[in-house]
Parts: sequence; C-alpha cells; structure tokens
Amino acid sequence: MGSKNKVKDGAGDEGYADNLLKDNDIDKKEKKKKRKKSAKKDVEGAVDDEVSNHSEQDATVSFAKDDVGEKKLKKKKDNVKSTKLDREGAFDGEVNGHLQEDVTTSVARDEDKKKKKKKDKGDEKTAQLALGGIGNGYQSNLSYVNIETMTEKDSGKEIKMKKKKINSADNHLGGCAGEDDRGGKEKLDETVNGVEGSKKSKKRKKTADATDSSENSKSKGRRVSFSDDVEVFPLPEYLKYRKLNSEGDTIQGKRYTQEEDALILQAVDDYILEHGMAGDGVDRDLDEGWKRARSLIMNCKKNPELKGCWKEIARAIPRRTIRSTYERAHILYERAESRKWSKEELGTIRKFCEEHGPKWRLLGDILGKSRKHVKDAYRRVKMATLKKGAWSQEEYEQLFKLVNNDIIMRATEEKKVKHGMLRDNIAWGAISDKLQTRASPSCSTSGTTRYVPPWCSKASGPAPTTTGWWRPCTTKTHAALRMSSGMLFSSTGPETCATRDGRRWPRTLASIEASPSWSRCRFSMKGSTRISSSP
DNA sequence: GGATTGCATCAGGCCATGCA
DNA sequence: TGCATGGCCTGATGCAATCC
Repeated sequence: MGSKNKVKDGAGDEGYADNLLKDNDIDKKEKKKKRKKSAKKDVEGAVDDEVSNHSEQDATVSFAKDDVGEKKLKKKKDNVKSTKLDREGAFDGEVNGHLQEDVTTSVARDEDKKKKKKKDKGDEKTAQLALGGIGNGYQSNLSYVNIETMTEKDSGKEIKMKKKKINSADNHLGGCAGEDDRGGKEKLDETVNGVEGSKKSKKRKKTADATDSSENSKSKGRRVSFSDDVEVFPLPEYLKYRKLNSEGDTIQGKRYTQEEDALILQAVDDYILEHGMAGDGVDRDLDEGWKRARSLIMNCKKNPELKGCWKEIARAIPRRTIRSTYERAHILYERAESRKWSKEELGTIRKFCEEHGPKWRLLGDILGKSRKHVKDAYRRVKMATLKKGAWSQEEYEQLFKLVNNDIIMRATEEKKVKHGMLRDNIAWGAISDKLQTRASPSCSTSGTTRYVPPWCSKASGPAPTTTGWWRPCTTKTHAALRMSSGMLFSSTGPETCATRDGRRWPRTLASIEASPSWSRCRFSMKGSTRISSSP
C-alpha cells in the first residue's frame, strides 16, 4: 500500500526513494518483490531511525525546536518558578516532528508557535491562557463510534477512501515521498483490482456473513467510524508536568531483571551474615536459621533491632529505590512456586473476601502467595462475571462517552490523580465501573487501540517511566488527541514514545494508513476542526 | 499457511495512606 | 521516619480469529 511505503519512506526516506528510482528499469514484479523485501527489512530500523533523524526539511525546524526544548528543560531544573512557561517549551522540546507532516504546514505552525512563545514569555498569565488555548485547540475530532462490519459493498467504499487518501498523501507530502507514493498507487491499484475481481471475495463474504450472524464472534473487518457530531473539549490537565525524577538515574517502572533479583537475594543473605542472624546452615534454602532470619527481615517492623535494614540492603541494588527493593524482595520471597491459580484457590479467595473483607496479607499467608497476587486474583474472580469477547456497538459508544466525559471532567476541574500512572491519564478503572460490563484493562486496551491511530504506539525509545515529565504525551491516546488538534508534531514524536505495544510496532507501522482513524486524524491535522463522517 | 491483530490473563511496579 | 497495606495501573505474552 502506498501508505505503507510512505510511512517507511517517511522514515526510511531518501534511501528508499533512491532505490526505487534506480529500480526504474526493473520490471514491475521484481520491483514489487524488492520493495516488499526492503520494506520488511527497513520497517523496524528505518522507521525508528528516520523518525528520529527526520527528513532533512523537517529536521531544521524540529531540531531547532529540540534545542529550545532542552534548554528550557535545563532552565526548568534551575528555576522551578518558571514552570508554567517551561511547560510550553518542554513540550516543544519533545517535538520530533513527524514524517507525514508536510513541511509547509510544519514551518507555518512553528512560526506561529514561536510568535506565541515570544508573546507568552512576557506574561505568565498569558502563558497559562496559552495552555488553556492548547486545550481548546484540541478540537476533538472524535465522536461517537459506529462499528461497521465490512461487507463487499463496504470494502468498495474503503477502496475509494484509500484512493482519496493516497491522493491526499501526494499533496500532503509533496516531493518528500513522491516516488514512493507512486509505488503505493500502483500497489493500491493492484489492491483495488484484486478486491474487485477477486476470487477470494466469495470466501470473504462467507466469512463476513458468518461474522454478522454471530454476535459473539470476533469482529471481522470491524471498523470504528465517526459521526458528524463532534464534541469539543479542552485537555489541559495532562499537560501538567510531573515532577522530574529527583533521583535522576533511578530506574522506575521497569521490571527487575534476573540479575537484580539475584542481587536482592544476595544482599539479604549478606545482611543476615553480617549481622550474625543465621546459624551455619550449609543449605541456606533449607536451613531453619536462614529461613527465620529472612522472615525477620521481611517483617522487620516487628523487630526494632532491624530498623533501617532495608536501607542497608537496598544499597546493594544500584539505581533502585529502597522502597522498590523492599517491595521486590517481598515478591521474591512470598510468591508461590506455582504461579497458576487453581479453582480451589480462587474459590478460597472469594469465600474469604466475602467473610473477612480484603485482608490480603492474611490471605496471602494462608495461601502461601504474595498479597498482591492474592489481591489481583480476587479482582479477576470479580471480573469473571463480566462480558468477554467482541464489543458491541453500545459498549463502544458507552466507552467512548465515558472516556470523553473523563477528559472533560479533568479539563474543568482539578481531579485528584493519586498515582500518576493512569494510562493516558484516563481513569480506566472508574470507566470500567461505570460501563459495568467490561474490566478496566479491557476498556483501556479497547480505548487506546480503537480510537487512536496505530502508529502512535512505538517500539523503541526510552524506557517507560511513570514519573518522567514526558510521559503524559507518550501514549497513543494523547498523541491522537494532540494530533486531532494539530499539536501532535509539537509533542512527542514517535521516536520518543515508550513502548506500549512494541512487539507489534513494525507491523502496525506498515498498516498505518490502512487505518480509518489514521485518515481521519490526517484530515484533522490539516486544520479542520471537524472529522469526515463515516463513508 | 504465514502474518497480523484483538483479547484475555498473569505478574508486578508505584503511590497514598495508615500505623507504630 | 520507616514499614505495611491496599489500590490502581502497566507490561509481557499466549491464544485464537482474521487477514493476505
């Protein structure tokens, strides 16, 4: 598909385009093969590289912005009072423009921003307004969702859309991906012909019919579409900066490696040895003295003489906080050998909770499991009554409303966000409660994958963190929301996105423009405040 | 038939709060 | 102040459906 190629080119850019030019004389089949091969090879690396390196045209602008951003970040560290002003700058600093943004638009937008910045610098109040303005500028192009099961008829429409999209892509990208897009067009034509006259159509129809007939069956060709009713809401809340990690180098949000686990276990044993807490048992895992000593450390509060032991133990684990080390140690020592839950165990949990309430520590001791695992097992038990499988149209609509409302609420009032770990800064837990039929992970996944262009998920980049200042902009939803207001390219570019669905990124990327949401977002990127309605 | 995608599950990290 | 606990959210991955 042209889009696929374009994406890759956008990222892999010139090299790829050059190759295509060189291949001019090769017959189409060979060309196609080559492209396919090259695409596969390049998609992972090239896209990332390209996104980070950018096309040259964009580079001038975005790198300049990066510089500004970095400087501002430094300033921010030095001067907390200038936070509000820095917010804008830092966001710009995140900027790593986007391939698909045409240069003209980008430059124009940047100029506007510069002007705006200049203006804002003099007046903090203005800066605040500007932030609000950003929110208001987020003309949410998302509205209620209609799910269409694709039939042959529909696929015809989609083809039209694709053609339109590619034409628009030509205009959009200008010379940037011209050659490649031509390749894309060829491929599209093939696709069109292929679909229209395909022998497979019967098969597809059959499948589609089967899909239609069963509500529970998976959503074949299911597409999210948008109505003409567009609700506009600001999104200032998540623009808030989170505290920069004062510990700088500390690892947060990343799983413990086997090495780190080993370090913790070793550190605990070292502590026991140094303080003469155990006997001379040869086998530390079997020796009662060692077991007792470890147990004492795990319950150090009951043993005043062990006060501060975790401070000492945690010193052995670089880049982890005391708390983090402490919690990880508890998991390591308390988790059951068997990670699977039997029906009996789940039954026990349910019964226990009904009788005694959430005494996870006690229950964990009884079952020989970690309190956290017990707690989550109970959550799953509760979730078992919820629906599974394909989402209905009503559920999608309800979910979308709830997400919308959540954002609106956040925009209009200071909502207490305890953890700073809300996915996309949206309270999926609360939404799940309101929706009643789906668990929060399901809402979250469905919400972020269905209402958001897939390219926003990214495979590489810095490790995800829950406290990094950039985090609010690293997720798909945010990126999409920003994109819907034309702000995407001044926020985190894909190259700085954290991995959310990383393993699928190369594949996802390859199908970017096949996504209806993508086309809509692109449409809105061009400055429109409305989204085209479903075809 | 391999590739892609959606969904569900399991595991665990971080936070706020309570308590001694 | 340091530990203990519950709450909430994220990451990784397997399976099955669907696509190409």
